[in-house]
Amino acid sequence: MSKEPKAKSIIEPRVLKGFRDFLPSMEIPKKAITNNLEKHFRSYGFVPIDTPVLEYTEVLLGKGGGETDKQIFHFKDNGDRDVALRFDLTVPFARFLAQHHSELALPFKRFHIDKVWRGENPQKGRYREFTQCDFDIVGVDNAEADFEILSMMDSSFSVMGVKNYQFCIAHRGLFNAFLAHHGVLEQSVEILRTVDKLRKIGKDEVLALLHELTSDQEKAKAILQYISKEDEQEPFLTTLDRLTALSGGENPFSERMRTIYSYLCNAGIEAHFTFDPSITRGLDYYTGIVYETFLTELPHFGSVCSGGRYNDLASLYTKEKLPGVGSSIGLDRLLAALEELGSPLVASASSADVALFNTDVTQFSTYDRIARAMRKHGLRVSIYLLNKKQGAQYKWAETNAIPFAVILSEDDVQNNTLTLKNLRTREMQNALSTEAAIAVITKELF
RNA sequence: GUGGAAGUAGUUCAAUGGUAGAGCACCAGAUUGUGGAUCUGGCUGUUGCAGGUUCGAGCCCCGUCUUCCACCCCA
Repeated sequence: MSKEPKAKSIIEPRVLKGFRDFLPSMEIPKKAITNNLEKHFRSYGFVPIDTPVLEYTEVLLGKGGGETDKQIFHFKDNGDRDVALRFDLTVPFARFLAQHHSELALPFKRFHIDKVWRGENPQKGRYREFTQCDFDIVGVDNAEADFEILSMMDSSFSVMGVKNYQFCIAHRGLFNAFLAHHGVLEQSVEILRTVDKLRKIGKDEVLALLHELTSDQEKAKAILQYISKEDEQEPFLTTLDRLTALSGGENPFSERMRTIYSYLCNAGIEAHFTFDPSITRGLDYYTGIVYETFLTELPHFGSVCSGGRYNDLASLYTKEKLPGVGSSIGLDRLLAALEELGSPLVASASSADVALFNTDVTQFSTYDRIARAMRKHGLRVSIYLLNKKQGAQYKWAETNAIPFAVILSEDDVQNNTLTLKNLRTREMQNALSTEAAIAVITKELF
């Protein structure tokens, strides 16, 4: 393309807008979190699945329409097929279910931790490539399944080490009952979108927009009354009673919420859950309970874990009735938030427990023998592979946040011992056996 | 996709349209000798990229890319 050959012939290293590299300092905590989550999901009897990154565009767009169309990365493959990158893990899961439900025992509980892609304009905590941690239960539509997902959300945040979060939950069915009661159900999609903005633009703006939508001041006021809580601290059941009354009395949806809340109370985890009727979720496949999760210190970051019940999703691909409920943790957004909060979760990224110094390369096999013995005891041991002076080796260990160094003096080589240094306190212990050193390190670290 | 702001060394920041600089970091050497000190030297830049105006552009103009913000939507 260039007119003249230039002296510089290297290609500029760069990544696409909204896409990112992960350095060890970020990838280590990310892996640690996903490992914890995976163990945690499995403790609930959830199993992992995987689906292709690329699908037929028609499969992914099946129901979405509108906004999803604009956000999805799609193109023609080399065989002229119309293909697209998955923009979430839920829609491919619905396709997966339709294809394999006969091979699965229902109720089926799965989790899926992987990357998804959306062609949105990036902002802080919002990327074009990001990781979702999904967990869903399909084949059952009851309060017990709804509760189990909520319960897992709560324990997931504690397993991840995240503090100060709030789950905001609402019920799409209850809201629709309310809209039907006021004869505005036809406009539910527009109303839902408007209602969702309450947190951002405030009551007055929302009221004006609702008035515009319904052309009826009374109806607009009624909707605003439904979605806003006079008292932020209003108890869950009080909110539920109020909304039930506004919807024309008890119905299956309010009963469902009542049961779910009783389970939350019995489990002793109700404090993290608040009834927020302004939560509606933009995606229109939700039919029951819906929820979003906010970090109390960074509410403007948006939800870091959202989901709900979808009873008809698989019906795009099969006549089989496959109700589901699930939730998705936005790992990259969460990590960005934790970084902004200066959380220790994203600060500790040590590459190893022990740095084995290389002070005399003729002793390399001795180093290797010690390293192998230590690794057998579960320690992470990294031998310094360059033959440099000790200052450089100390610096290398420090940069990699390695807490211990093993150094072999001439005496150590003679006597088959080693010197152990705690790099944080700078304490040294001489003439230790390998076993003794392992004991000291293990005691200090675990 | 639309609108706004920004982009200078690895990093934090300077430089009236007139020769691109400082601290920290990094590298080499000396000194020290089982590291945080000191000394000497060095490097890092086609000022995001590519054009235009000008005798001359980091600075002005156009385009483009990226980041941040708002809309939209969402994890």
